[in-house]
Amino acid sequence: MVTETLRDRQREETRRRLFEAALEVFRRDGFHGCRIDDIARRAEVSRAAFYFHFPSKDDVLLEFAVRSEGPMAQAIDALPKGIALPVLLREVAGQWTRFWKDEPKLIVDTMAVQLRAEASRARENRVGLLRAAVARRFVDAADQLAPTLAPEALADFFQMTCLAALTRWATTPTVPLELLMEGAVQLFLSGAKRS
Amino acid sequence: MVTETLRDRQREETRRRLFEAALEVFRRDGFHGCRIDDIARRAEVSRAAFYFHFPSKDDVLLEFAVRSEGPMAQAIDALPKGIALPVLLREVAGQWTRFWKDEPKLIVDTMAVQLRAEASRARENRVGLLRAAVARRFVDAADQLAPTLAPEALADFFQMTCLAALTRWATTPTVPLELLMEGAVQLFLSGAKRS
DNA sequence: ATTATCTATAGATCTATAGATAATGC
DNA sequence: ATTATCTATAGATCTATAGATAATGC
Repeated sequence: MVTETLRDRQREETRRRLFEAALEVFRRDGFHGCRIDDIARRAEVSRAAFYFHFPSKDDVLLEFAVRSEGPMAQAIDALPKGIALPVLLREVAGQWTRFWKDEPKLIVDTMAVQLRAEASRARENRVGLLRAAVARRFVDAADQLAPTLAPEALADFFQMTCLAALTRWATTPTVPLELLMEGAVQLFLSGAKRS
Repeated sequence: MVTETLRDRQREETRRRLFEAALEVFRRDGFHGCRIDDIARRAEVSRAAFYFHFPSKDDVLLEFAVRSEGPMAQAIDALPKGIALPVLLREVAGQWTRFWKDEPKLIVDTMAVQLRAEASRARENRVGLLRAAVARRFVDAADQLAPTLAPEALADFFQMTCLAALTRWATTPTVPLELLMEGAVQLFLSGAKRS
């Protein structure tokens, strides 16, 4: 039986306050512009308390990314087996869209941190939740995919195209995110060549 | 007439030494692990001299990226007008491959820095050299492209797919970079759907 | 004499850690 | 009494700047 003590609740409460204070400061001052001190002050704890809960500023963004990945990966895992490729792609693109359309300010920095995190995971043969979930699906749908590259590689290619849509929208939002994402799906399904 | 004084040559020499010392230290200790002091010591100047020449560690990697972009953008600009789409794509992919196949260690950190740089350029309506060159070519080849998205958006999508190939190769080099890049070209030309 | 480059150094910010406090489990 | 959480603080590293040195241009 897991009994949650008062101490546990206090720790989690402080951690949550720090996490949310950090995101608020990132949104306001930008990720690189802000100081740990601003975050700690806003959460009404000492600067050292921040370091008790997070190794660094980067890790806050990384946790933000990981939290976004959980529900996305779950939704993708929950899809019926043997699903058609277009449906799979639209679901993945839709998940990206739903999560990030309300956080344009944090997209680029989070993606930069995640790019590095995924690289250092790879060094120890580990993979992020979402990347793994999408890769599994692509392996599952291998019979619908061109055999030139491994399904896992194609999964990465598709995810990076979604990321292209996201960053383009975040920096120059001339076209709605939904349209860019549909473009990514189309490109993946039939290429970008005029037929 | 531009006369290069002794002072100019000395400054450029110090800057060059710092630049190369920085890259050596990045390769050896990793970009995030190393200290400015290590770089300055290796270049045999004071730490402050580093800051005289570069605003920060990030800017060294950014300059590395910018230097790589110059020749790549030039090569792409030099292609004959009205070139066929497959040739254009292979040339872009080939440029990425040629430059980065000798620098696997710096790929991910450089791309992370460049992602952020491109985002902050966009905020003032500017664009990086390579991104601009590729976008121009795509606009030029608009009649060969699907009309769903703007050619500039498709250019970004293609570049990000190249980046996916690069980072995948840099972290888990099971497949040669050339093959991954050819996969990126194929995907862009005809999609990833089994035909 | 003026200016550009670089050094020495002060001040800011980050990170590690010794110790205080209060919750926990015996 | 022991342990977990947090604070106060020391030490490391970064960043800004005053001043030294040597090249430049008059």
